[in-house]
Amino acid sequence: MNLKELATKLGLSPTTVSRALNGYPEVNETTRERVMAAAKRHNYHPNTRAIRLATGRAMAVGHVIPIATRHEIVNPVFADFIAGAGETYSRNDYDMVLSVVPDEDEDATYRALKSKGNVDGVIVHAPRLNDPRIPLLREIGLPFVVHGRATGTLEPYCWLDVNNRRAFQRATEFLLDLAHVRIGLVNGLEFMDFAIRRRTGYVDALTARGIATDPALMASDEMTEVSGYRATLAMLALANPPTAILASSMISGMGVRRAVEGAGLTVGRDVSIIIHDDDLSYMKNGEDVPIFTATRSSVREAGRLAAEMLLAVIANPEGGPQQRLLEAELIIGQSTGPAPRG
Amino acid sequence: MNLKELATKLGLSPTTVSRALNGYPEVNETTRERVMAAAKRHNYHPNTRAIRLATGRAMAVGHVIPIATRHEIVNPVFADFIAGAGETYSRNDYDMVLSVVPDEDEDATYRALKSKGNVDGVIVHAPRLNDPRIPLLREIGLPFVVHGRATGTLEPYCWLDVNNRRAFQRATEFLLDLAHVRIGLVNGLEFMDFAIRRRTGYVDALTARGIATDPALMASDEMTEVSGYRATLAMLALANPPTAILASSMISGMGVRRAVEGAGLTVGRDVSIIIHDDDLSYMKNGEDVPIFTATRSSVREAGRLAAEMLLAVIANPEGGPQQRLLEAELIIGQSTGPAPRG
DNA sequence: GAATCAATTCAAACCGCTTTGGATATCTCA
DNA sequence: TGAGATATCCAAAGCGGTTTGAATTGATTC
Repeated sequence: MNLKELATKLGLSPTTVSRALNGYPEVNETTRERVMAAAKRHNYHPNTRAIRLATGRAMAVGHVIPIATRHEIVNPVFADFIAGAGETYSRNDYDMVLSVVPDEDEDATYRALKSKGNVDGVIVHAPRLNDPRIPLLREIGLPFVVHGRATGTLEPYCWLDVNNRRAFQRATEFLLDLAHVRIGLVNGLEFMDFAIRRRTGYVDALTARGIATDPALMASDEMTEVSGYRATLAMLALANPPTAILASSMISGMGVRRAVEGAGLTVGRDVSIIIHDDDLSYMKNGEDVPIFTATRSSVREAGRLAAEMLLAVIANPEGGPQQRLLEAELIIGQSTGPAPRG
Repeated sequence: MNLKELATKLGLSPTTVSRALNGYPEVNETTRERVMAAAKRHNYHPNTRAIRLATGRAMAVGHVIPIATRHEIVNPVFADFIAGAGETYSRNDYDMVLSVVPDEDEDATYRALKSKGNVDGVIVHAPRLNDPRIPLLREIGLPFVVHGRATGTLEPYCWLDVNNRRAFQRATEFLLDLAHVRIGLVNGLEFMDFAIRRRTGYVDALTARGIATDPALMASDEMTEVSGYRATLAMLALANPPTAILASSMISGMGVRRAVEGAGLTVGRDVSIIIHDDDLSYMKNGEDVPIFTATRSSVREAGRLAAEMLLAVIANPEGGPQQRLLEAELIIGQSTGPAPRG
């Protein structure tokens, strides 16, 4: 059942039927009702492919996911972000198209997405220092919103980010207030922008209290359980081990905990742990009482909001770049306590 | 730059240019080369929207992800499957479209996907007992491949699954061989097909050795860290606690481990643990030496293969339903050992 | 040399919708 | 009463490709 058939059945022209269904004013209300009823009765759904060609809009948003070299992005955080963004798209009748491509094809993928007209815009994931995707997308004229920011990029662009610096600064201050002095940082890869900012927050807080940073207490690696485990093992083996550790994610935090407990120490008493909690839907930080003290910010909500921002930009490309900084909340769980007396 | 412009520039008809680019035989090789060169030079990419309308194919595959009520699916395993499937799509110039919709809209989403022509086929995720999506998709005539199987569904359909029953049967036998008798099962939700099969494998292995199953040793819940933790706590509190536990995933296995260690017991000595390892790219079960003894099967590879199967079905819908059963390997890690002497 | 055939190329229809530019009928108000 | 509005509807021209059916050319066959 297509438009022409429906029109014939109604004794109307395709023009009128199309207008009736799309809510244009130049159609008699009686006629419109008749058309609507017939459309429902015959289960008519306009063909998306035809609409797209006719309107010149893709009604779709792209997410490009590089693989192979750096698989950081295929992670649980990403999944939740996607789910959040997807909710927004569904509500607005947009499609979400995911492109999983080898690292080296990333540029070509963006260009193809634009020139073949598959999408109206894209979300940029996991921005790095001086991320090359931002100038690229600007150059080819594909609307985009960055989830995060790219330190080093000067020209303005659309982004939505969590205040990672401030979150880790507050977490560090919280530990300092509990009299911790030796505080370790188990960070993500520090070419990722969020990791850079978290480190800055951590360093700033220490410096403000006149505490020198110690390279031996600052690890940086992918946010896996194993790497959290190993980084912690190394720190605990120091002559002057930390009494508190900041971990970049729930998962690496679990590795930190395993190392602490494996060393015969007790979390929250011998060693305090604070994690960043993305509030993942399948990996809650406890239920009523949080397991970990954490800086929390829902990445799913971030996905929803970033998608909304992108749709707004697509609808009004001349509106100037939007920006939005979300604050993380500091929630107190069972993994922190006063520093043990030396 | 579109086809017509390119044709004009070449002094050819759109017909010939189209054919030259698409490799049709009825075009002079000299001409073809001229066209190819010009296309490259002018950076011509045919408009996807036009191709889709003209050919009547969507060149896209759908993945419908229900949310809200049951968020089991927004999980790390899903992310890796998607990544694998996405690789296949990219290689074949197909788009992957994800629809994140409220549970109650799932049916409507499939129908709309079909009647609006957004996709050529779909992958069905996380099948349940008597999954209603299978008859629905058959009814509306949308090609599909199920990742997993649906116990209770009689008519044949396309699926790709891991031999979950056999995997858990082997894992249980392995523990029995180590003289364990009290073996706990921390399973996923048992309306999910894979969980049903795993349980069957576990029960079969016990029964074959004449060991009665004990409901107190069989837990079923979402596969989160917390639920693995709690289920284990409960089992360890029994008068006759298990000396070994089978966990349905890496994540719940981490909860199991936390409970075991929290009880002052040693993994691999006091309590053995076997998990199912989906070989997630960001959550490796150790590096050289596996942390957990595990039944392993790469879900990412499953994604690749399921996508290939679906593309084959789309290309040849009359080919009859394909099926494929992957075997999991049993890999020995550091979390198992002989049963402690009672 | 006419008929046949293969190799190339093209004009035009088509995919299913949107949208422009009338056309027609009905009103409105001087 | 008649010109200008207004309301309603439609024919036709896109959108940018693919594909059918036919035309043209040159070579081959008899």
